[in-house]
Amino acid sequence: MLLDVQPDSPVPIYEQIVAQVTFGIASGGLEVGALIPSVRELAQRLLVHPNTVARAFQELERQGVVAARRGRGMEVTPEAPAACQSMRLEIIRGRVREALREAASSALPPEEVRQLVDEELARANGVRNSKSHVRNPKT
Amino acid sequence: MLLDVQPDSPVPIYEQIVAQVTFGIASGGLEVGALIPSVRELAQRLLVHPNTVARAFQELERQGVVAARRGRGMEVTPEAPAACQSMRLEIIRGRVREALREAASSALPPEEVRQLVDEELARANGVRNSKSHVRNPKT
Amino acid sequence: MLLDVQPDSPVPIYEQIVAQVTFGIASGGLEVGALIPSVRELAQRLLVHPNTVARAFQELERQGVVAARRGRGMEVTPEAPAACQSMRLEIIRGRVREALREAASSALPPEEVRQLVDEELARANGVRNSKSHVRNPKT
Amino acid sequence: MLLDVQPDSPVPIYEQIVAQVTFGIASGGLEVGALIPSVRELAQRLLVHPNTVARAFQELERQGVVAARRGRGMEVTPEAPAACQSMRLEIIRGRVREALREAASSALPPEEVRQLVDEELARANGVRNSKSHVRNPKT
DNA sequence: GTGGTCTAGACCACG
DNA sequence: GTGGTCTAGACCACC
Repeated sequence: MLLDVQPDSPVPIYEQIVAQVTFGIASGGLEVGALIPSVRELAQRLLVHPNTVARAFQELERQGVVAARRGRGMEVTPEAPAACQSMRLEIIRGRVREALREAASSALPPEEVRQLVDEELARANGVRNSKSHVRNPKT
Repeated sequence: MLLDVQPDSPVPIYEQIVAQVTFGIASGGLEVGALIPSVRELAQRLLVHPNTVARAFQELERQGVVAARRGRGMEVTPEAPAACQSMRLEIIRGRVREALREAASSALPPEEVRQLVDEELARANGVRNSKSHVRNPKT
Repeated sequence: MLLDVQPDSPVPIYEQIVAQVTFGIASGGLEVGALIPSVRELAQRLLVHPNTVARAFQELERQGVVAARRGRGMEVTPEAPAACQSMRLEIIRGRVREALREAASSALPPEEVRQLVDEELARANGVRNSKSHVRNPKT
Repeated sequence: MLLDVQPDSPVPIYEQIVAQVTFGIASGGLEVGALIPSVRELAQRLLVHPNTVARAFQELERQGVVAARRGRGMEVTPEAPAACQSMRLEIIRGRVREALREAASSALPPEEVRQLVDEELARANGVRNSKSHVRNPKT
């Protein structure tokens, strides 16, 4: 987890970090009571400034999914997994909806949208599973 | 066309306008030689600052899909439709791919991603066509 | 309003700014729809770094009492006055309670606490009204 | 004595401990020549890190109200009671003044400040004495 | 002009 | 070691 941030995305890096940590908790990679990686460690790993990570952590703390343990680090709260799972769904649903809303406004025929989405879905699974039945491996 | 800009999207408004005009040309809503709406008219319609529209037009002119006709306005160029159709595909593909990339990084099971995408796809079509075969009309 | 921040207080400066703006809205000094002073202006007036003011504004926006108007500034929302008035009460109540909790834990006789509070209350009013019936003008 | 530290107060814990010990000496709970609790005992009782207690003791020693007695512990000095009594007054006066200063800057009408202070004063006495003449037991 | 984000690096409180 | 706050100054998007 937490391997990639896209520095040139319009989505702010600190929001990407919030999402990644949320995903990590939702998927069980980060368990209740466990300390999440420290600000400095994560900053080094993601090649961003510690302040940016700290800002993400503050947001996570505000949401109540992690809590600062003074001098030790940030701990996953008991309420976090449930909250993060629903947040994960809503984050992804929001992104997908946004993309499809734009597709709809483009007057591209629904069948073509559908085909394009299927291609990308297969591509994503192909990338994830390293399988080879990707329908449209180009681009 | 050109009915919606999302002021709170992380995507800059001027890019949204560029995309909307591109879509309008791609779909045939704006024909070759037609004058596109003036900066101030469009600004008024979209409730954005004229400078923002002007910047979008500047970008469109740079891409060669519209050209200034002195004293008359901005005109769709002959090369525009073909260019816009492929741009439309690539814009939408890019957005969809980006959304699915995030879904993949979330460790949400592929089946759930698939289901969520299907729901949103149905929703988008439902919204567009005002039909009622949306699977999950809530949320 | 907004004249003083105490840089050496244990209360962070950005929280002091949040409180000051909240007070300004609660007292009617900042009306609904009005633009609050800009980040840069306030930073200059308070002799703090613009980032610190920006952080306070972000917090205020998160609380929903101001909203960013792109390119123009931050505007007081319609819900703000009611919210700020109750927040003002709670902020002050919290501070007073905290001080009195410490007084109670000190085993100082209640009558002496009462007297001390009365002195300071008179002093505060004296300072505010520039009247002269302050009971204990020294210290 | 020494029963409460507020870990989430903006006031550092070690300062709270200094104040608590000062109060203990001022109130006679800790007599001249008495050994104050050891660092590790106090740390355990207050659920804070021993280093934090040690730092508080260091500060108390610097102020001359306790002195290390080799092999035995920290002892209350003869000068301590008088000093602590005046420090106690000044600590509390400072806290109260600070709270009322903020109240004044909030433009909350003085009558309301007065009422709020009275409520909290009654509440504090009620809590301390477990009596029931608290005017506003809620909140 | 506005706010938003980011990097950079300082200092502090706490464990 | 940890997180929290602050200053400093850059760049960006938008009006």
